[in-house]
Amino acid sequence: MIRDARVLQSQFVPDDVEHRNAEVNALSNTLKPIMDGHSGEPSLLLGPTGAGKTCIARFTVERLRENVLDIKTQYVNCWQDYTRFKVLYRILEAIDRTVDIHRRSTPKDELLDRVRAYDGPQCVVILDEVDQLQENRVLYDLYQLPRISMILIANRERDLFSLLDDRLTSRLQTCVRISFEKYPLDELVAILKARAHWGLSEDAIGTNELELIADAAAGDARIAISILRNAARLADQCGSDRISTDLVHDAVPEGRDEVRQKTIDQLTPHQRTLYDILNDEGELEMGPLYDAYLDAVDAPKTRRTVRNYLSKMEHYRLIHADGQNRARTYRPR
DNA sequence: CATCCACGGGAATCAGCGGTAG
DNA sequence: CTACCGCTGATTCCCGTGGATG
Repeated sequence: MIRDARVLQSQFVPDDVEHRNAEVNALSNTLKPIMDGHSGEPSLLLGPTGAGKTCIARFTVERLRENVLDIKTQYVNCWQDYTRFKVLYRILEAIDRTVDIHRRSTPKDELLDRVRAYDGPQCVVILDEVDQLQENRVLYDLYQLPRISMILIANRERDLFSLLDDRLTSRLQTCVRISFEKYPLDELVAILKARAHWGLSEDAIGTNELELIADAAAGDARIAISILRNAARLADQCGSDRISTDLVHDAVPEGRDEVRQKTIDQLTPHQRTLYDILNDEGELEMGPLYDAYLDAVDAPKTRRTVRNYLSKMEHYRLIHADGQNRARTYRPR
């Protein structure tokens, strides 16, 4: 039933993209100077999750590679690599300048110096989920380096700009913005059809079922593909060579929760305890939350460590924090 | 206004791991 | 094989900051 599982991964970049030509062209234009050996204009891709921002960025960069002989590219997901160190390190990876770099022994600005000193071919860096960056200074560091082109990806413009200081805001204010909307139903169906065509055996799923998936995904291609993948897996398990309507229904909840569940599963027992407390109690301040935590575990970590956990879980969008300093409260999402 | 106290950055410390000299 | 070294990620210690509280 499953012919090519890679195609059913949402991060798979297809050879051809459906319905996003305007966005591809706009992004290509910002990168055009690279063909003449200059750096591209910085661009900012905005839109809800699953609207194709990451996919289009990778696709466009990939196409650029086909046209430019010598070019370096790097994709950085700031959700995972959210410190300045990691972002710079990933860029050095792309331009082969990582030798001898160690967190302790390397002075902080050694990394930036190396990126600055780089004089090889143009390098395109995709910074996905930039609003998750903890140290936005790195954007300032990278801005207008002659051999680095940046493609920034974020959900909402104000999430991004709220983190930035004035000088960076005014600089990025002028960069090219490309907005992505949620996929309408028919486009989502077309995307699913293409994935099913390449990833599944012939006639494994009908148009009705694809529409059902697209509808449940509510414009989010990532969820849609996740549901399709789950449905295919379920069909495989029960030895069926066709994905029925019932199977789709079964696959919807899993597909929707998959991303969240994956991050919850990654939590350590202590983190999980905090997460459960918030889910049971609702909104809490640090005091009561820490008390509940003390009651719930054997060898409690310190308050400072708990703060680290909480900020990490907020980072992963598992919980929500409002207010600052003493007024801060935590609540489940 | 004085005091309180959580926040979060940074340095120090700890614990586990892999490599290696003896 | 063992002792030791260097590295890393996790945790803790320290502390300046700033809103809340009375």
